[in-house]
Amino acid sequence: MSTAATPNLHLEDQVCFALYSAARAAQQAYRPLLDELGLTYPQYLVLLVLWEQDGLTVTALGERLHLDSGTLSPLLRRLEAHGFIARERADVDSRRVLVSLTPAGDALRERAADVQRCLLEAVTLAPAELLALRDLSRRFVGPEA
Amino acid sequence: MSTAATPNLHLEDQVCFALYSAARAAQQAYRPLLDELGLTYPQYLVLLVLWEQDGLTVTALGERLHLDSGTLSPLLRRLEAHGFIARERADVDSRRVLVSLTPAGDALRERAADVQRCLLEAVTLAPAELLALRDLSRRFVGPEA
DNA sequence: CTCAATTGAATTGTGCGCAATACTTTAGGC
DNA sequence: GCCTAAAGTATTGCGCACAATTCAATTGAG
Repeated sequence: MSTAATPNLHLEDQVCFALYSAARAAQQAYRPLLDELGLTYPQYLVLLVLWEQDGLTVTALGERLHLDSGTLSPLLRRLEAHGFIARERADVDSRRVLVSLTPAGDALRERAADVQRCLLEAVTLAPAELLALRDLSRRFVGPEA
Repeated sequence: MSTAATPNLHLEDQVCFALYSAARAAQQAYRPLLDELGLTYPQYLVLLVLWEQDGLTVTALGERLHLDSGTLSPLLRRLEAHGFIARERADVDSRRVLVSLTPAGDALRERAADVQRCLLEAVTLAPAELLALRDLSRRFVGPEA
């Protein structure tokens, strides 16, 4: 279809379009499940991090998710308004904002396990293919990320 | 780390987070290149489709890109404001809006080939891995897509 | 100690993505 | 022809992403 000298510009051949479509398809698969928890997908990702390690700063959350404060500040404000997290300035350095789970936020953890199960059932790829997709995607992000 | 009965909730193990991160990394790789053309990545995708087949309706564009009119209408308005496309109601059915390239939009096609070349150089994955990533992503989107 | 530089978070502005709604045009049933 | 239903697009509202800016708190050089 094309040579190295003339890269093809067909939509269907584009790796990045496939990634772009797959990422949105993933969010759409999550949406009905997360709706029941009152969460969006990025909010769910924040909780995934906090369930692993509570009490992180906004910057630390951003490093894990590759998001900056411009995205996280309003997102965390909504999570707080929904009662899932609390934010407080650190004593030692009042520039830092420590994000911690409320009991309600911690309680979501069990229900989130069901979300994972439902999603795995909906996916048509074989387990080994999912692992391959995950690892290729991670390496696409960068050698170190 | 986990069994089938208790799916793990670690961020780093999530396929969808890897996709989400990779898709955003792809857009960030495109951004500096597309900035020079005055395009965003979704706008670039629309032009990719039009370079293949000009004069499509909004719905036809949406089917190719998996986007609805809520996303495309303002995006096309901006592409039109920038002089890259024109929109006109179809004669046979004035509900349909035909989107067509202007000379300026058509001229971008050559410069876009350079964008592809720069991106391929920046990517660290081997060609075969890129194909694998593309095909797994497409199959993740759905058996039908 | 003082002041400039740096850090951490929030804010502002633009552009998606998507659900829900509205509006116009066309097609059908009669 | 008339009236209802359907199709095609646009609009509204909300929540990300991200660049750029702002602001307060801390650090460090002197």
